[in-house]
Amino acid sequence: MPEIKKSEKELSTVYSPAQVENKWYPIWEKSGAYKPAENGNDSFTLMIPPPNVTGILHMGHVLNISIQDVLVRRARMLGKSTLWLPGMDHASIATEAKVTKMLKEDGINKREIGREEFLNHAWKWKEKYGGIIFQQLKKLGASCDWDREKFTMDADYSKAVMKVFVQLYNDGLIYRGERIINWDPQGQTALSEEEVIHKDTKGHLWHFRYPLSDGSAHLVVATTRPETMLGDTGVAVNPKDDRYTDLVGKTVLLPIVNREIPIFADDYVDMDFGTGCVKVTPAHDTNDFEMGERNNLDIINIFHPDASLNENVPKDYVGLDRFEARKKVVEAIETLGFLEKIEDYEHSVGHSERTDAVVEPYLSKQWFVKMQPLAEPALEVVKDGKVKIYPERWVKTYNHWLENIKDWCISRQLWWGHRIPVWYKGDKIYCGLVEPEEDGWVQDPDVLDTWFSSWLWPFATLGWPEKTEDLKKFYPTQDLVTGPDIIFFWVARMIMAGLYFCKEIPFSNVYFTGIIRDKQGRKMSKSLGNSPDPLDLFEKYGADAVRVSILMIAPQGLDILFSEERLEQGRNFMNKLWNSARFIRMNLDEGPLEKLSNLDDEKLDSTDRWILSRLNNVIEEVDKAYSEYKMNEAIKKVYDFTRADFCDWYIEFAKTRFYGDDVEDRKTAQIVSVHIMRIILKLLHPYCPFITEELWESFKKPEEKLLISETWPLSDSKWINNDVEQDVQILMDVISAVRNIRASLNVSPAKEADLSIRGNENMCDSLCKNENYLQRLAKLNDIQFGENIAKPPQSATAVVKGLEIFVPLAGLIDINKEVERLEKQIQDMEGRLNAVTRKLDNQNFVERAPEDVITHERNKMQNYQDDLTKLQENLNSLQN
RNA sequence: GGGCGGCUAGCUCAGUUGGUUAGAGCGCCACGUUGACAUCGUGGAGGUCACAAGUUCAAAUCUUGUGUCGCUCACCA
Repeated sequence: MPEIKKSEKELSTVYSPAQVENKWYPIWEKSGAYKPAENGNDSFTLMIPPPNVTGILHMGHVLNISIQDVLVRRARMLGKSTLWLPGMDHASIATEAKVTKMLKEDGINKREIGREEFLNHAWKWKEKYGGIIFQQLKKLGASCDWDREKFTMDADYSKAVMKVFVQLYNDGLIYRGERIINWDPQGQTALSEEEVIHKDTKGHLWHFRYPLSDGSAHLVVATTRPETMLGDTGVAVNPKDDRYTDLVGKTVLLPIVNREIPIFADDYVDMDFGTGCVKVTPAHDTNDFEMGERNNLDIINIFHPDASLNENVPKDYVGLDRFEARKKVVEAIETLGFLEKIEDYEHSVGHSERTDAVVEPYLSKQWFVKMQPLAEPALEVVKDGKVKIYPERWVKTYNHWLENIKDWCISRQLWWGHRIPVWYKGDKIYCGLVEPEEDGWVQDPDVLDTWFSSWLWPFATLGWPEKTEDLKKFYPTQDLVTGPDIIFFWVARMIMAGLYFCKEIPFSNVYFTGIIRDKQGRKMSKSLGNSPDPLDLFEKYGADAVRVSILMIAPQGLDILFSEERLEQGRNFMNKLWNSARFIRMNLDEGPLEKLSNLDDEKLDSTDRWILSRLNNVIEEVDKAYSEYKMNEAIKKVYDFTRADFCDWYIEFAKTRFYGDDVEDRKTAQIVSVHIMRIILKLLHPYCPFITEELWESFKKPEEKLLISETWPLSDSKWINNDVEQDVQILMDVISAVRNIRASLNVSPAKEADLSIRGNENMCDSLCKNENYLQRLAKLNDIQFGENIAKPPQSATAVVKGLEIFVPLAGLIDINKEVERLEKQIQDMEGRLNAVTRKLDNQNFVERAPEDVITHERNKMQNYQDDLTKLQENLNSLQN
């Protein structure tokens, strides 16, 4: 136990986190605590969801990382060989956009300087600005093993990516195909389905007349994107549509372009929508492309990669941006007299996840991963519970995606990333880890989707495909903590990759956090400016307080409405913790303190037994909460225990002993206080590592070192004692009742009063033993106990669990007020009694409810009845 | 259109397998500087658990339906 020197006894009255929080991080790091223990029993591995190299810390990270740090720190304390591996991904599109923009500002054009030169700039940028977020994570206290930090473009990691591509290619799971893909005209690259965000958008439905080539009539088509008509190569109708059977096989003369295009029949067309005629643009719509293939239509691409019009449209339109072209087409159609009508129309429009540009369906040659064979095993492992998902409802989403999976477009027309390991020579294709030796081979210019590297994260970070020690020891990992927004992008794909390349699940538990929103429920975003800078918050409240607050308000997997005031709860709690520790320390005698386990059991009084019983219950509850990934519940339990049980009651009880003359008893109170404090610090350490480590200094034994490396407390059932808990509960209830009387009768808390307690012998005995606590906490003078105590004249009364308590307040008591008080209590009691009586009067209840429930209700009724009688007697005596 | 989720105190949310007249934090009211803490303490007020029907001896909790807000998936031009 700690050895106290008088000079060291004082801690400041208000906790100021700044100093403490800067102090401990390097000490922990130097101590080697972040490294997995060589001889830990089990291993516990957690891979950080790699933030973007361009990323800076936001509130979402704070939640995410805090949860991970809690799990990691606890695992470490449980004695596991714990690895939390940090790293980041290269974020192809975002980084390339950023670097391109930076170069542009310096008057440098990316195309002009060429690939190699551009990459030089990009790497320089990465070295300079990349990974700022890691410095920020350290401020938050994240206890990652920084020596193992990974970047998806590290040499060894890149090797893994290449190896995976080649293997999948050789296994026939990667192919090149010409398809309609999602094109981001701003980033000028293809995207996967998942990178397209559909937004409901108010637009129009334009109805155009297309005249038949023979001039006999016209038909009407509708479109939300008029500019695409320049690429129309057909008009489709449903084969069963009687209205148009005559027209099938004829042609229309496409306005503006004056191209003759066929009218054909295809089942895809919905007869009931619009006019039942569909203009078909095979190069710019997925469905149109499919119809085009079925019906042998021409395919005319009308866009440049930047979505301006190319040479395949009439001269006046070449070079126009698609939205300008839209206007111009509508005008022209109107001028030609072919505009039937314009309707307001709300439909969903795809936007690029990264650049927010409206995505263009675009025909091009890209590389794809065949997903079906990978999806099936991934479905299995979740179905049979090998991989558990918390909260469970996400399983449905996961399954739905995998059951309807589409092939994954993985090529990106960018430079920053892993270049596709494929070379072409004429018609020949070569895919391999090394460049072909003969001359004339040209490498594919494209790079791979960033997710094509991060889906390997759980094992490529450990050195795969080499059979490293780390890989053996730490794969498969245990937990994954991330947001549900990347369930498809990342989580599902990691499961596929883990199973395919390592033949093992990558992790056993997936914990999805909620999304942090602002007070009004809006997502936090830079453009709204509603996202506070976490570093400011750390400075203002302390990182510990931010962690604690956010974890307390974060229900499992539900969104969190964040506002700064909510951090006060955490800050106040940290201050409370600080002061309770300070107080205990202040009251320790000089010299070493005995261990609780060495203490003679006899010396413990009922409040000691009570707090020890509560403590061990709490440890158990906390462990249970962890096992269900209810981190908010775990902290809540410790919070309540610390504040209510320990500070409000135990310490208050202990004061009588700290200041009393009984040296032995004082020692006992000190020993128990310190014991409880030490365990509180341990239980809290994962949530608020800095302050607990700082306070640990004061409470650790000489042979102990850092709290971060301490052991997790075990609940010991020998301390759990329901009788003691009940006894002390009555004591507390009596104290509360007296306080209530004083408060409602406006009796100054400073004024001492007497107390008489009438009740059965057992209860009186137990209270009598705790007389000193009653006296002190309820501010009482003389106390009388007994079965036959008479009610003193002019006393206020209350009934507590069958006990009658009388506070004689001659001269102080306002009869009217006391009558009011009692009447209220009587009313309350009558309400209870009524409810119970109704239940017991119900024949069906008595016949059908389980025995113990009925007994329970009968006891309740009896107690209520007794209490009510007493209250009424007291009221009567007052009124006479 | 499909799927999922929220709806409980003025606000933000807890509430295990149905079984005390439903809890916390913040806010509010009253009192208080009682030898840790005013980032505090004590006491108090405040709820038809969105609505409706059903199952049950018993429903905030289970079922169905409705409303509402949000998320997500979806090729109807």
